[in-house]
This record gives sequence, C-alpha cells and structure tokens, in this order.
Amino acid sequence: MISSIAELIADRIGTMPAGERRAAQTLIASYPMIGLKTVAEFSTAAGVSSPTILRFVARLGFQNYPEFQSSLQDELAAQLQSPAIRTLNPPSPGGGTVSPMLEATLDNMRETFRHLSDKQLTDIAARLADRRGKTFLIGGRFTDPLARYMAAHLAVIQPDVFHLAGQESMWRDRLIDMGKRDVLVIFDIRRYQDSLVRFAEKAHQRGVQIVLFTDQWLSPIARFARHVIAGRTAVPSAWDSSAALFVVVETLIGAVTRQLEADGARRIREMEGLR
Amino acid sequence: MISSIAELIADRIGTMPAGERRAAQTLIASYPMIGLKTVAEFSTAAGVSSPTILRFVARLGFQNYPEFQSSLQDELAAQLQSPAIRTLNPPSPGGGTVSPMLEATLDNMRETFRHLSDKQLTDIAARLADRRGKTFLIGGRFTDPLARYMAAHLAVIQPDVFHLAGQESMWRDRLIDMGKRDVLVIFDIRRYQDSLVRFAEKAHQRGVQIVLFTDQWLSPIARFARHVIAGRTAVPSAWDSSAALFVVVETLIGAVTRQLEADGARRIREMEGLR
DNA sequence: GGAGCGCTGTATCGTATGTTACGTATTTTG
DNA sequence: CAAAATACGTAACATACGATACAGCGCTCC
Repeated sequence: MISSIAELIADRIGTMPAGERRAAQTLIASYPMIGLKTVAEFSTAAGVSSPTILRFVARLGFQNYPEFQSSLQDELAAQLQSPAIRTLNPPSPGGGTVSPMLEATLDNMRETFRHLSDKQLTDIAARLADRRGKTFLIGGRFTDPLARYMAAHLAVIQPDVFHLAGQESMWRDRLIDMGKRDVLVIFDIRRYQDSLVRFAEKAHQRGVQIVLFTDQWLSPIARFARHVIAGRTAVPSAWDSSAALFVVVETLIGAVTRQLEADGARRIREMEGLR
Repeated sequence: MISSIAELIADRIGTMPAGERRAAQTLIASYPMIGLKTVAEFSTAAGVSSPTILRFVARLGFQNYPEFQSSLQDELAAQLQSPAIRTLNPPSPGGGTVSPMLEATLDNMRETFRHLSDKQLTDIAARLADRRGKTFLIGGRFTDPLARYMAAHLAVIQPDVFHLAGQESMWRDRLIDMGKRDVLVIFDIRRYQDSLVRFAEKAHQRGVQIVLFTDQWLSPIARFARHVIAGRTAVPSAWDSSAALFVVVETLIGAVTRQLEADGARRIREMEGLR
C-alpha cells in the first residue's frame, strides 16, 4: 500500500529518465518543502528545466502541478495533526479502552493551547473582568454544561453574570437587556446549532462583544465573534470531546479570578457570611 | 521575542479590524495549512474578500502574499526538521497564566488514570449500559454541569436517563422512583455538600447503586458508593479543577456507547429522524 | 444630527505561473 | 555505424493569481 508521495517516488524512481530522477532526488532530499514552491524554483533547485518537473509530476500520476501540491499539503496537514508526541510516546501497552482516549485528549489539549497565546487569554480575561458590563453565557446541546460551569464560577466573583438556559424563546427575549458594554460567551461545536447562530447575530447587531468557544472547524458564529477559541475535539470515540475547551474554561476562570483578586476576595468573604 | 507568525498574530490580533481578525482566527484554527493555499481559498475559508486577506498579511509586516507564504514554509521546514521542539507557543517566559495551569491539569489527568483500572471503567460502563434499570445523575454546586454533560450524552443512546436539577425538594422526591436496579451517578468534590450526602444515603438505603465522582480526598458519600472515581483537582489557581473528572466522564460515555453500539445506533438513527 | 474617517467588498489590471509546442541533443537498436 | 526513438530545453502561450483603484457603508466624534 502506497500512502505517501515519498513512497510513490521511491517506487517509481527506477523507471525514470535521468532528468526526472534528479527532480525526484532533490524533492526527497528536502521533502516536502521544495514541492510546495513554484515550478521554476523547483527546477532550478534540481538543476533541470521546468518542463522536466512537470513531466516528473505527470509520471507520478498527477494531472497538473497544483494537484500535486495539494496532495503534498494534505499529507503535511495529516502529519501535523497527530503531534510528534504520539510517535515519540509509544502507544502505551495494554491498549485497553482507556489509553487511546486519554492520549488523544491530552494531545488535544496540548494542540489547543499551542494555538492559544497567553496574550489572547489575558485579553479575554480582562474583558470578562470588566465590571462595567454584564456577562451572558450560553451553550449548545452538549456544550451548555460548559457554559453553566463557567457561569457558576464567574457568578461567585462578580455580579451580573447570567447563564441563558431553557427554552429558546426565554433567552431570545433577554437580548433586550444586552448592549455594547456586555459580553456574550457562546459555546458551539459541531453540529452547529442554527438557533445559536441567529442569537449570536442579533446580539452582535446590538453591539455585544462575543467570545466564542468552538472546535477547530469554527462555528459560523466566528463571523460575529470578537474572540474565538478553537479547541480540538477529535478522539477515538463516537462523540467529540469537549475536554480541551473545558480546560480553557478553567484557565480563563482562574485568570479572571486573579484580575478581580481584590474585589473578588471581599465578595467571596461576604458570600461566606451569607451562607 | 517574536519567532513565529502565530505569535505575531497573537500579538497584533487585538489591534485588527473585524475582517482581518476573522482571517487571523481561521489561520490560527488550522495553522498553518490555510496560509499555504491561494488567497482566494483563504478568503472564502475565512468568509471575507481577497483584499482583506492581503491587508491582513500586510499588517503582519509582509510586503506581499508570496513572501508571507515563504515565511510560513520556512517555519514549517524548521518544525519538521526537529519534531521534538515545538516552537509555536514557547514555554511562556515570566510564568504566564497558561503553562503552569495546563501542565498541572495534564498531570492531574495522568495521575487520575493511573489510579483507575481499565476493569473498573468497563465495570461501570457495563452497569450504566444495563437497560433494566434507570440512571439518575446529580452534582454539586460546581460539578452539576458535569452531571448534565454526562446525562445529555447518555440520554441520546438509551432511555430512562434523568438529570436531577433544581430545588433540593424536587429531586429529593424522586427517591420514590429509585430502586435496586437503578444507578445514581453523583458528583461531589470539596467542599462536600450536606444535601448530597443525605440524598446519597437515602438512595443507598433503597438499594440504589451509587457511582461517585469525587476528588482525591473522597467525599463522605464514598461510604455508600458502589464505585468511586477519585480525580485529582489541584491546580495553581484559586479554584479546584474538575478537568480530570471531565475526561473520565467522556471516557465513560465512550465506553457505554460502545457497549450499546447495536441498540444505540438504531436509537440515534430514530432520533435523527425525529429532528 | 452631520461631517469625517476607517473598514470592507467589487471590479479591473498586470504579471507570475503553469502549460504546451517544437527543435535539438542524446541514447538506443538493428 | 546509421537511423530512429526518446529525452530534454527553449520559447511562446494562456490562465489564474495576486495586487490595486475605487466606491459604498458604518462608525465615531464633534
């Protein structure tokens, strides 16, 4: 079974004429980067002419050069999605139901945070800690618990935190309370819910700043969002995993808490007194 | 020091207008593959126009689009040569908010699963998949979302799944419906809630099998529980972390789903039909 | 409420890129 | 050794890609 272009080349390099063989060798030598550049660059790097490069990719079975490049890109993408850690850490023995799931989840978290800068998080935290406006949270079918979780914590350290739950008509009417200074935190992963998209759009029209938690494919709500957090969700299971997003939520809760330290502490003490 | 384009984006995304920010977000979401494609593909993926993409790369400091692509390619090449060193998000200096939190969370998960045998999980999954009895789920102040999350998933693949919410008096009365064949899943971490303990005790007296999700210090409910899952919760934050428990929940959901494969699949198809 | 500014998309343009045709060189075969 | 076939490069071509000018729109600030 031939799965990569590199293998394909190794398979056919024997039957190639001299010029094309040089092309093949230079591609293998710095695989696959040269193949992503232009035909002209490729040809000079290999010391042959452009048509030779084109004949080379044609011999590999591609209709044209762009198709060849797309194939290389797909390969790269697949390679990048399964982080090196997985190949370095042997697929832990036993192979029960636990390990693959856990490993994938850990990878997801690392990947998610790799694409998430410290600055972005502190920006969002600052926005959430800004007490001039209200904070609304809402989630989809399976992600609403995340919204609840976040709301439960934020509500402890600051006022005006509202989790939008129940019937759609219920929270749709809350739009009337939302304005420019307010923040709407939305959780929406595949399959994206129309009702949420509509809600986000209307909120956006009212000037509400939207913080979106979604998957790597980005919910259409990203159109309206001020901040987008894209978490990895793929795991060897029938379901998508929200664990990475969950960890981001906890991180954010921690960051907001730190920013509200002074006020928050007093508030918490008061609360304790009320219990 | 800014070494990667991803960092560059994170640094400037705050100062970008809406359209360019969408470009930035889509690039980050599937970094860096989109950036290697054509402007047209990039723009449609981001839902903006081509000029916006070009303005975006210009704002990042590149003279033109090809220069931007070359830069991405160089980054990729460097990354591929030393897979072990992932330079995207450097171990944030100055002890940022991200790293310690994430590291602690990952450690928690590894520790949690180290003390959790495959057998224990499959046992619990089997119990939950047993359709002769009903399944009730309930959680504490901050862990109730976990119960909801689990309930939302289980309810899709089997009938008789109930999340106990609302006023204490509401779910206390549901005790009347619980019997020997039923399972009660309880989430309770510090500070343990008296109301939950009392509820668990009464359920236990009625012969209900209790599955307890708690922290490493074990809620008093462990006395009555048939299965106890102890997750690590310590993180460098003002709050405890439920992330490890969350991952266990997802793992369990996956395991139950697998056990109910045959029935579950038909059930899901039926549900799809109803939508 | 009006004027100004900044952002965004449409339409157009120039050009770099991939592609092809053709002539020359090189190798192969009878 | 001659003749044919194959391989390769040069040069012209067409397409599609990135770049730019311009107009419409919304927003902010007087």
